[in-house]
Amino acid sequence: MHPTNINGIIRNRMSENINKNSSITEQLKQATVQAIFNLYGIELTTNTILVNATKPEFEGDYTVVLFAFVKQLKKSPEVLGAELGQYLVENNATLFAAFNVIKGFLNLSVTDNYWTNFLTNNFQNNSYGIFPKNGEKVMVEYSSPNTNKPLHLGHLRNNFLGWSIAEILKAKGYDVVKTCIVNDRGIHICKSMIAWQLFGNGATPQTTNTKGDHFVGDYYVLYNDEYKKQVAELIEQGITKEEAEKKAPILLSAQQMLQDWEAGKPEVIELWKAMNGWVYEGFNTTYQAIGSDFDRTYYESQTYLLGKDLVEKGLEKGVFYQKEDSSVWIDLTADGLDEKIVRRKDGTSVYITQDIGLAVDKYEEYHSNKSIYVVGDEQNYHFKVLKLICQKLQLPSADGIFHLSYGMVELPTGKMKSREGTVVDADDLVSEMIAISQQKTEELGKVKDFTSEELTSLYNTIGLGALKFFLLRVDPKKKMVFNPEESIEFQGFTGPFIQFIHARIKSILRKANEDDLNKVMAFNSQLLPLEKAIIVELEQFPSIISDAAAEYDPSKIAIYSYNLAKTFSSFYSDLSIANAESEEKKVLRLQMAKLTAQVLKTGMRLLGAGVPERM
RNA sequence: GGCUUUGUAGUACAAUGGAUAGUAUAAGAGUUUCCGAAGCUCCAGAUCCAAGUUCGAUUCUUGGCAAAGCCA
Repeated sequence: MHPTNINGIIRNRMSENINKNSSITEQLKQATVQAIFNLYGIELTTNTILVNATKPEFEGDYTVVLFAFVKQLKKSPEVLGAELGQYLVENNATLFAAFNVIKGFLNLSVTDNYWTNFLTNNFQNNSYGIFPKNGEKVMVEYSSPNTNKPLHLGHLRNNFLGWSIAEILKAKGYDVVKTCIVNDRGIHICKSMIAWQLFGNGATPQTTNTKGDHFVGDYYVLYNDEYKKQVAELIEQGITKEEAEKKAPILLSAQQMLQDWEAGKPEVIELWKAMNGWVYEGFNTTYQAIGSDFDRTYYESQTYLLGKDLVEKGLEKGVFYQKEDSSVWIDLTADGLDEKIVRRKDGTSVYITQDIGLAVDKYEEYHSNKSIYVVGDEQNYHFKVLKLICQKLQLPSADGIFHLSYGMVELPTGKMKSREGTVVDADDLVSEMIAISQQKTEELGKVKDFTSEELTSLYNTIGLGALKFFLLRVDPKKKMVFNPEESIEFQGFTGPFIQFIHARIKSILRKANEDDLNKVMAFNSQLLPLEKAIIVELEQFPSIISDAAAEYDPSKIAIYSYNLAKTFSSFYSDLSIANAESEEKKVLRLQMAKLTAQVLKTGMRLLGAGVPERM
């Protein structure tokens, strides 16, 4: 072995490895790997290098944490830091200006030149942060409503999450197919149908001037009222509670109706179609208002028989087994789960079976290797089982199944309960948010010259922006508390704050001279801390999108956007743009403002929110 | 009963195993001759408890306690 030769070859290969297009932290990692190899002959990979933003109390921009490899290199952190810092600064003069070592931390200062070059190269790029197509396809299933109830606060979190994660994945370069599965059949809708037959007197959403989904939901409520009444009556007649709950006449009628539906009885099917039609009309109105859309909608009435042949296949393969009563099961105890039924003894299939069938159908239609299901965390177990069964059946789509599980939205008083009337209706909430944004806007009186169309659109943008931001700023996995009073605050960590900063920047840019903005200029004077802070933050945007896409977490975008807006706000109140101390600074700050506005716009768009030019 | 998830200021949220745990709100004090005050500046306050792994733990492991969900 001739180390010099090998080193020589590898050194060349590694020098080429520093990619000028990647983020500054990535370049720093690559440079560190290269430095360690050239100094000590040890080859590391970039993901073993830990790079953090330098804490404000220390000199520098980025910090390499040295503790991780002091053992391997047999050097003290101080010596290692000094040697490494020296090497990095000497060999990457365009990147690093200076370094210092404190304890096990190597702090590096990036050259002002790097930052100003970055700004010049990107400030006119309207798609800054958006990645090129990567050729991969991913499906996102979200919303998935039941047709017996209007949408509520929990659905809003689902819809905003699903829409946002789809947009974030698009930004990361994926080809995204948004789908929705509508639960349009089953006992729940039969309950609404029965109640309508009993109490409706032929009423329709039109005759009662009610939104279709609310109209049908009202009959579901009526059903439950009547059911409770009947149960109470039966108990009074001396029947046990348990028995009464099974024998209530209205329940029996609903069950009969479900059977008639399955048998295809024409008048039942007709009623079913009519009531679902009303619901869809209502849903479409809501979807349009909140900006949800789907490339493909599946209906459970068309998918609930799917998967039956898969049960047979599973039995042949020995993945499933049959019990004496002829029901079919899968034993997942070896995987730490239970035994799970996949076909009842009467031959009807269960939820999980249809889901497997639908997964196969979707794969055959779209050939997407990744399929994301945006569904509440109460179904964690269900999706664990679904994925496992698909894997055991060796379905091609199995490994790509990902359950994007989100926590419940609670009120400060606890869970929403329909019985106690504490369910927050989606339509009510949306219109309330819009009404409040109108009121606040009018109080401030800055857009008195707007036409009524412009005003309507502005109130929508602000109201929905506030709502979406509020629901998306929290890590999806966690349950969250929705405080009606706080969520309508437009100050602090909110969507309207970001919209306000955007509008402000636009106002500055409108007043500025276009030529100043686009002036080609060498920036020679030193960057002030506030100037640098913004450019550093702007540079991170693509990495943030990557993170958010990798973790399916829109809150990363929300938090980043807010921080950027806040940094700009501080900067702006301290340093003048129009009356900057020099021509050079004026151009620089205009470009900073331009790119900040662009990034805020893109960031908010990825959350499904708009940013107004004025507000 | 079994399994899963979550416990961070009064409240709501942050923190790939890294430096003195960030931010917003609510309370207090400032700040409009000047690019938009839905702003900015200052001031305080927290990791459920106990062990373990580690140079280093909010983060990982185990055991409690508490809350939520799923299964029977």
